[in-house]
Amino acid sequence: MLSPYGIEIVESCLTCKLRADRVFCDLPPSSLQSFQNIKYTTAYPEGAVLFVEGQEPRGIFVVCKGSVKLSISAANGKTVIVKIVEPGEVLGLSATVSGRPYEATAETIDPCLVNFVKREDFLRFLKEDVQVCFKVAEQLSEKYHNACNEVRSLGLSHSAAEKLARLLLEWSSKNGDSTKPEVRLKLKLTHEEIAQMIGTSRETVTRLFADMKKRQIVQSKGSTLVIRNAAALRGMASQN
Amino acid sequence: MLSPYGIEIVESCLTCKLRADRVFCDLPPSSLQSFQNIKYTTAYPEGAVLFVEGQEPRGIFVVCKGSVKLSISAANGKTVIVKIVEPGEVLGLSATVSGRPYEATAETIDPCLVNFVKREDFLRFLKEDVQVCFKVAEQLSEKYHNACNEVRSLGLSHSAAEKLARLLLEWSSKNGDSTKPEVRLKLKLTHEEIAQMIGTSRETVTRLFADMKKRQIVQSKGSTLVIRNAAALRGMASQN
DNA sequence: AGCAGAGTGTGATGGCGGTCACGAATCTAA
DNA sequence: TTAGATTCGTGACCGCCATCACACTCTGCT
Repeated sequence: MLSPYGIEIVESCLTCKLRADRVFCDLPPSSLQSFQNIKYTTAYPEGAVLFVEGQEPRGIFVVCKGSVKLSISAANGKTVIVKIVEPGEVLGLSATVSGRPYEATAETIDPCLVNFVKREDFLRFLKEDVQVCFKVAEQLSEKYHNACNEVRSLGLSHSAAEKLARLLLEWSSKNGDSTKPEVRLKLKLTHEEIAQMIGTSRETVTRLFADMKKRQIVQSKGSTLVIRNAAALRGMASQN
Repeated sequence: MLSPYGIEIVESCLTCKLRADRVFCDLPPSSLQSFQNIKYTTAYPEGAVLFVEGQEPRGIFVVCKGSVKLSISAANGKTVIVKIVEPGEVLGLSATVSGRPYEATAETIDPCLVNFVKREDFLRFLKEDVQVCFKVAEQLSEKYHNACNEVRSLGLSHSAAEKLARLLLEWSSKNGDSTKPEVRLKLKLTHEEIAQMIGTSRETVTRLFADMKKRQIVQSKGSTLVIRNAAALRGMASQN
């Protein structure tokens, strides 16, 4: 079955091939069945907004496929991208648990498959099962951890170059091919968005990339970025 | 009974007069009794380090009395103060739940009374009681919320002035005397530490204070700061 | 093909704030 | 009281990067 946006819809969490080690998906069958009963599966196109910073929490969103941009913005229009959420992660968890407004805005950056659970259903689900509740606590810890990294990156660095280097290293470590000396990255974000991730301006990002190309540290073909000299990047990232 | 550092030790959580609405203390008597059995109460002097960023998680610390400085630091020696923790809050929760190293360093800034619970005991305690587990999830949400605010403050502002104004407003709103036009604050932190909270240099903080005094926005007597013109502060904080 | 519209490259300019350097003031300990 | 250590106040300098302005390149679209 094909959804409107060319994604294959997964009917049941119990038989889902995507599961693997996704944090929220490896529950015992009985819990998974309860989850199955309260979730709504939806497909979204690129650019869809799941929720907006400041909204009352409607519930949680589990990303099954695709990636979602989480951003925080200020009165003056400036925006910080907090995280790019990958499949298996949960969105709106903290807001849903605590009842506070959503902390950030979630927008899909490619076609996505998402499971939604209404707040009341989710809270009931939590309180019925310690195991689930503990999983949630773990996920929240994870989120806190990420936020701390964000604080570190924003607060402890100086040159924008440093932050960009760090970001590239993070991305390349996620793409796991540490066997090869050269890592290839598909850049899904524009310079503008990268700038928002590291708290600088678009022009600076462009200039930094130009500089790195000149110094043979990276190299780009279309939207693919090749890291030729990871050591140099680490040098830029670590200090000064 | 007096502890080494002049703090009255509270023997039992069940009869503790400090409890009130402290998040972690208002459990049903049965849970509180279990907690009572696994906690160790300790008094610390000013400047004691409860744990250090990067350490394996030994367990959680509940602050009963006094305040604790939570900071994150970088290789280059720079430090960001993430939060000043007040009584009733829990430290090391995220690390203890997830098993990751502590995110930050915790250091007392005055004599403190602290309950410690070993990781294994705490995890058992959690898994025995959904209610407790849910409370922990709430606390973690709270922490995540704070971290997000930190990100907002570090990432979305430009002038250091803006950040300082925001910090002062936050402090004055915590000191609650919103009835009076003038708010008095006891500054427990040095300029250096304030600088670390807003991600700037000590000299800048000093200069900003000097400027604010000149403009009649604040006024200081010893370690007491009087806010004479909160409106102007809000103006500085909001935009620009 | 050809035209938006988004995204990218690059120069010029100016200001914020980091850093250094030192002296004044306040606190702490014998 | 005096010595020493923190903390605070302030000037001088200068580098990073935000901002503005505009040209160029690459999409997709009809």
